[in-house]
Amino acid sequence: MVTVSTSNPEPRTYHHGDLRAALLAAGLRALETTGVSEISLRALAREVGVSATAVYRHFPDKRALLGAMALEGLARLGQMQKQAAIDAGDQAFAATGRAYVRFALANPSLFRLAFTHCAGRQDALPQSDLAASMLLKNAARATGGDEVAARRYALQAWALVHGLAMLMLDGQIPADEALIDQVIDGRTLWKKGA
Amino acid sequence: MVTVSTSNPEPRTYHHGDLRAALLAAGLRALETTGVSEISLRALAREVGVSATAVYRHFPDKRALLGAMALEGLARLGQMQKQAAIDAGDQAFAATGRAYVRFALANPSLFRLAFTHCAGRQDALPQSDLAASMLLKNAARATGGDEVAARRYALQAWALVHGLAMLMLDGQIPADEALIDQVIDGRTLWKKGA
DNA sequence: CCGATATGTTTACAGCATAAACATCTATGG
DNA sequence: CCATAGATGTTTATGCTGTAAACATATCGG
Repeated sequence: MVTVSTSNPEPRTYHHGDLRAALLAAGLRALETTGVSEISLRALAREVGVSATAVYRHFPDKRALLGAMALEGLARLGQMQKQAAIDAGDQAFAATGRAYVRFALANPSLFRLAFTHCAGRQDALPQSDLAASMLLKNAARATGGDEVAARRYALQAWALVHGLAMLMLDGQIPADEALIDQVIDGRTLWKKGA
Repeated sequence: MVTVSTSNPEPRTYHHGDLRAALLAAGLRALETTGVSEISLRALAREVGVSATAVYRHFPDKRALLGAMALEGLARLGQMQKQAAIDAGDQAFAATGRAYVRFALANPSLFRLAFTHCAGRQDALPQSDLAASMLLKNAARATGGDEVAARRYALQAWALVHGLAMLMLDGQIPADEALIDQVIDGRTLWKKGA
């Protein structure tokens, strides 16, 4: 019941088995039902069945644990986009955008955490799995190889889907599939000067 | 030195003068140098020179105070956009977008708070001052009156600047004026299918 | 002028992050 | 095979937090 089931190779040595992974899993599970601000180290420790301060043997402080969770969130987002691109084939660019927003709507707290706690970090996450690279790669394909144009194109696309996701998460606009299409498929933006 | 100097008409009746306004001002001032998560009711009360629980005579709980601060943030953002539109003249649409991002960069915590704590509320903020309406109005002008097109255009523009602002605030991309222009002025997006 | 009401205070409590000292398990080298 | 060092977990303690309850006082309406 308290099984960990994470990717770490060591099965169950030491005292707990793999407390670090268990805490991470508990944290990610908690994020499915609450906001990041109600995440409590003590509660996670309680859930995993360990004393409150055991956490500090694996993470220097709360920020560190949240950071690890954020990294996992980023990885999952990248995975979603990659899969969406594969499934979509020729419409890959739009598909990754849609996947981006869908992931945000499906994992609101994790999505927010991922971007709040992953500023300027490059630790242990393959560059190619990042949302930005994902978009850039597809943008390059769409723009036919022009480096500068591709970069701008990717940036605009990223800002667009990120903004859409955020506005929906914050309840500023309805989190509605039709609206996503309207924004991602619409061709009107910047057709002429404004 | 502890003067309040807010818009409320009553100058200094009652015990404190206008504790509510003072707390709000202290909160907004605190947001200039720290994140919303380090805002503490007790600290604000201390700064204003009042007991910790006095806050509860004016706000039912912490959320309520943060909500009031958020509303003020939204109002200031709207004001910035309005001014930018006036100053820019014909380039009004792009100018409001730029003002949006600049406001976010200048007031990161307030900007974030405004959007996090203002879900589905319409209390006491003139609709016309909201960012969304601002954009919609200018979009309508730019698209020549087509209601549906204008709405989509506005939504895309909003998502774009909001996403750009967020990505910069979160350190995902450099908060750099040239990048803002690149995203707002660039005409490449959706010129052809993708 | 008096009583009601708005405002502010004192006291209290539970929960939080985290530090320090202590205990125990495991792995490794003699 | 065993001692010992390091990794892991626990106990205890501190000072912060939000907020509830009871109390005090200042202001205003009658």
